[in-house]
Amino acid sequence: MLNPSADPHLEKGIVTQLRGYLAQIDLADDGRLPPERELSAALGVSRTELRKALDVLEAEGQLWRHVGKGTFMGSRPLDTFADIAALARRSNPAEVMRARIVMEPEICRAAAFTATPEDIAEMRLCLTRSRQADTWRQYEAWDTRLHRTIAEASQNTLLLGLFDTLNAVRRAVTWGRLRTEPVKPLPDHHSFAEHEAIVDAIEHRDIAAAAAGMRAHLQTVERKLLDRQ
Amino acid sequence: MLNPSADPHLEKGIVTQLRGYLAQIDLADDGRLPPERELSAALGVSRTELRKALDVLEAEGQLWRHVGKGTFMGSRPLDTFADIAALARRSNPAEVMRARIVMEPEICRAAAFTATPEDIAEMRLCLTRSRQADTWRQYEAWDTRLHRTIAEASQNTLLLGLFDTLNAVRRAVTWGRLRTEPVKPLPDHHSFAEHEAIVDAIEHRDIAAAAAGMRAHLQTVERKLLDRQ
DNA sequence: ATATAAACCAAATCCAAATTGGTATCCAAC
DNA sequence: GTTGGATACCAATTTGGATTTGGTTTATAT
Repeated sequence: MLNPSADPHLEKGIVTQLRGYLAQIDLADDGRLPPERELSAALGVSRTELRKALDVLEAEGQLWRHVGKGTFMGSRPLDTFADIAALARRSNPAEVMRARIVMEPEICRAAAFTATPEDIAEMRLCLTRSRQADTWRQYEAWDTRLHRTIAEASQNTLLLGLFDTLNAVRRAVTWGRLRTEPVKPLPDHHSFAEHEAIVDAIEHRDIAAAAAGMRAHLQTVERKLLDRQ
Repeated sequence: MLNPSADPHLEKGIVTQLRGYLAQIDLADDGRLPPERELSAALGVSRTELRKALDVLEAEGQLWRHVGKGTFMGSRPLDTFADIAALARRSNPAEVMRARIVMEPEICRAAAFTATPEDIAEMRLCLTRSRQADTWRQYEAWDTRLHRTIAEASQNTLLLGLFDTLNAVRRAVTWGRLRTEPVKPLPDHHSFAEHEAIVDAIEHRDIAAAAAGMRAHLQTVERKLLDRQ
């Protein structure tokens, strides 16, 4: 066959054949379609030609492929690698505090519903350890763990993931901002009483007090943060 | 030996012996120390007694343990899963709805503070287009854009980023589900009135109504979602 | 020349076996 | 009767090899 125009025609035929096949089969929930080796056999075309047709559909954004995983319908799920770094670059401490005040009280409210005795025991451990901390670094470690334990107690992996993202951005934003006071937290540090009020509210299933306590606590933190600037 | 006071003394001895051993060995980079069975043999004590000593050190927060992983020095690392694919895999539609109900009303409250006339104009555009949608796919596109416009109006890049993350997980989790309805949204679809109430509240700077409206809207969505199961 | 088939590669997945902290049971010692 | 030690077992996790899968190369045939 000397005329090369016949070949594109043939390839387009494979593409439309593949389109019809994909429209007809009801694929799995994850949108995965059969591996190329099976698909080429089912369609009666060679794997090479099938891959050309898949290239077209992939260029159209109708499917995406990944080695070892397979070929999937729909658009490729967002890759979230630069997320935290990008967010931290465009954000600032004030925004982080505002976001915390928006999110954490509601997470705390949900946690007051679902916290288990084990969760509350871990919260109490964090309270004790944060009081005993010898350095600000130790205190902040236990403070962070307390807040995350509360998020865990919500028993919602998605909320916990969002909390982790927020926390990662917070760490990235406040990176290098060393605390100016070398001393350890004083016994009358405002967070101690506020933290205990929150945990008490969670333990007594007082959801309103849990949310209000967390909001008041974070607003105090925000005020101290802005005063220092 | 009749005097039982010797036993507590002996246990404390094991704790100090363990402390010395841990201070002497240079453990791996990850801070992992030998499994209990080896450690008990190395220290010449039974596994039961060793575990008692480890309990003490764990209560002090100097080490942490996890089944199948091992025992590690230092404080428990926060296994953060901020990856969208990982989140979607471990989450489910019910969790996504709960997370939306926790987050979006508060984002909406913040937006009622800061929304500009341009933001509100875009919201109104979304309302109009969603009413005119010919297919569910089109409707969902405008619905999604309305919710994101509200998040944008909060003027907090971090909150917007968290909203985008939540939305990406929602798309990944609900992918392939709810394909059963080929018809387009009916004119009396509940979302139309609810959406308008939210935008009205934002426009009038009625912060409480904005948050309440969004919460009511999402609770309706959640109820419809669960009814269908 | 072009398409096909086959082989190979690296990334990802799968699966059974081994490891590990946690727990229960039985037994000896005092 | 209580305490401590040895053993066995459990569930969560890790490990390592085999398999699967998309991507690439090579040889062959038409």
